[in-house]
Amino acid sequence: MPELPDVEGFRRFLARHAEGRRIVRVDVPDPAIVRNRTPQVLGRALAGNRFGSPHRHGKWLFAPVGDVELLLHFGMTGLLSWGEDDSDRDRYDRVILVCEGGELRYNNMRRFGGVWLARDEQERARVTGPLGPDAAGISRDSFERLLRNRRGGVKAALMDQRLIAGIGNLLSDEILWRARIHPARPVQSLTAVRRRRLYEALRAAVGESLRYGRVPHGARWLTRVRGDKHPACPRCGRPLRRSTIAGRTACWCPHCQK
DNA sequence: TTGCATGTTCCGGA
DNA sequence: GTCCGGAACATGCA
Repeated sequence: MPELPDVEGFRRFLARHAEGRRIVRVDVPDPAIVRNRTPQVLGRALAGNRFGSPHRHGKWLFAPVGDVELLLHFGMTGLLSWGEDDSDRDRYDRVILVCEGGELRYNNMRRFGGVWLARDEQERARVTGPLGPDAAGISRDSFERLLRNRRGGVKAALMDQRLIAGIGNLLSDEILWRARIHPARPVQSLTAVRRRRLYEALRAAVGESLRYGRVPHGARWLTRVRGDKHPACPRCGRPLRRSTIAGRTACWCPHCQK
């Protein structure tokens, strides 16, 4: 589930439920999911302090608590949930931040991703590694600048978090379908007109997804049909193709995307 | 039983 | 150094 729009949804969720609340204690049913501290150290660092205002960069969620920060990455199956008490916990709740009046749960079936603690911005940067500008706010100029020196295929470029942060497999296919660009096309083969179209498609797809807090399944979205047995292009009705590009299963329309 | 899944990282080879 | 493919990680589902 989690690409940029999903993580933005989690950010809003955390803000709505937990911001301003004091953490009482931290339960860690799956100690290995806490990546850079022991559960005991994490608990001591958080307990007694209040959640601040959460922020997001790409697929990372940062939740300040007192004078430290909780870093959350959701991998492929992560999510947040909230409960009034511990009665309806899920077997995949890996870290539970028990607050006054309820508990915030980090749930992750497949255990990619995880939870980190950072004492300052340097530590945060060490954990996340280099990240490009967030896809939701990238300017036309910086987009052009980033593509200028980029080699390799365009889908790989869109998904590279060091180049642009937040775009994953589904969104990259959605953006390329909108821009009518083949996912394997080399970045350097894109004309100025196509680069502009790509930028507009990125802003539109990311912007619209953000409003929903997920990649929508609307009528004019590839996401709605890409899981079908014989998916058809929502634009021209011809059969879509699937194959591995940049290490992931790409879905595109051979008629629309050149 | 096998293959595949919205993510990241590491390794080897071109 | 760059880029790509493949494997690994962990788990469930069709």
